[in-house]
Amino acid sequence: MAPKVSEDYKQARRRELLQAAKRVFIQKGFVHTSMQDIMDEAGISRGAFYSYFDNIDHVFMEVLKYEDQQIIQFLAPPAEGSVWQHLKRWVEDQQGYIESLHDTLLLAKSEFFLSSLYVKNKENFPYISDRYDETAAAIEEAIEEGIRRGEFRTQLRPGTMARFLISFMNGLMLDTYQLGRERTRVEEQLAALLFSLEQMLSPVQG
Amino acid sequence: MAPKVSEDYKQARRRELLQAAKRVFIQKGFVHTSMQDIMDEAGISRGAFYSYFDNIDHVFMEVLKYEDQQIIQFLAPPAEGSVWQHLKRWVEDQQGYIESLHDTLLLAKSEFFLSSLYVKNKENFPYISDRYDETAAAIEEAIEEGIRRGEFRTQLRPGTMARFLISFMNGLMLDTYQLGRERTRVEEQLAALLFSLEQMLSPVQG
DNA sequence: CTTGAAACTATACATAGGTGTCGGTTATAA
DNA sequence: TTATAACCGACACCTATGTATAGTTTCAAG
Repeated sequence: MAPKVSEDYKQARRRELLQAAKRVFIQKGFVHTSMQDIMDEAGISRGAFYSYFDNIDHVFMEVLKYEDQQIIQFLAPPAEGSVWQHLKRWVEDQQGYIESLHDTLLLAKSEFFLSSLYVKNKENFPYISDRYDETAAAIEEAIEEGIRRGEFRTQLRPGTMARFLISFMNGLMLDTYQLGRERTRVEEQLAALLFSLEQMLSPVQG
Repeated sequence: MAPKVSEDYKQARRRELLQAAKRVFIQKGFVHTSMQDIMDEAGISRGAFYSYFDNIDHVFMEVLKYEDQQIIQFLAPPAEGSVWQHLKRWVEDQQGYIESLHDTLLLAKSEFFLSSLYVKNKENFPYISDRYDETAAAIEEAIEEGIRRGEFRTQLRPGTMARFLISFMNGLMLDTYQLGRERTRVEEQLAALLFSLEQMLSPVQG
């Protein structure tokens, strides 16, 4: 006879499972999450779950892919307004994001990509390097657009500034995750970042 | 009868064990290192090893303490020379350090302090927050010394700039550990950092 | 409505790896 | 010589993985 369920159903179920997995990863991180934890959260049996995913690395990578689908390119190319205002706004928005890091996959991602298994098998996991390059390229593109419009007068290469910004944000997020926003003084640091960017870009309409 | 060995011997043995542990942690990180791995590296039996250390968290914390003893405060208060030259030199030195991250405890430390067990028991592990505060204070002190000498004309609070520097360096180190120095463009980023610091501090003798 | 196959449950299993302890052995300082 | 600290390695225990099995539910084609 015909298959029991439609392809759509399978897809939907799979998505449910990934959502459950995501909840667990957010709460427990990667290292301390077991397959059983995810099965319990999803309310599914061992056998059924293993028919969807091979192992926990597989589950996690699928969660990341699923997550990426949802993320809109808010860092995307600048709209019609001022590029500087756009960047400034983005930096200011980061503050709210950083204050809710415990509700994100930050911990799980950091653990996963630090694990030596990953670092020693970079080739098999192009995800993170691709992600880094894409993010850098997006920021770089925004800066170049500003230059094209005559809005910025830059002292450094756009790609350098983009990566500088990424390094800073990554460091700030991890430190703040571990130590809390009071100790790292998030707001002040972001203000310092804006100051730096302003010096680097010399925006005409500061 | 009297104890079999001298106190000195015990201390020395303990140090040997910590050195072996350190080698393993450097090579395998924290998550993928087991007690057995360390015992094998040290060439000691389970029982003997457990008479020195209670569990792997204990071993790791002791490694960190041992490591701290060795580290001299090279970021220490500025000598008699120019504070700006001192800071500049320090940043330049970081490049070499960053290129050999795989021979350090960076991975192990990151893994250890990320593990949710740690994050959810901050109180029990004052190490990392103390370390952060101390480092920030050291940089802050250097900057303030520059101000006192009339060498710097700062736009931002010294504590903010210190933490800004730490965030950036932490982010750069982790990204570079994972992606390699070509991809993150370490040299250029450090140049950008120097540019930023120069704008922030306005050193009189650039 | 029947029915057959897919999806699922619950549980058992073999494997693997790690933990911390314990009784016995070795080596040395008194 | 001898008591005792330092050491050894087997052991019992636990947790997790991935597979396998038998039996049950569900759904859609016929």
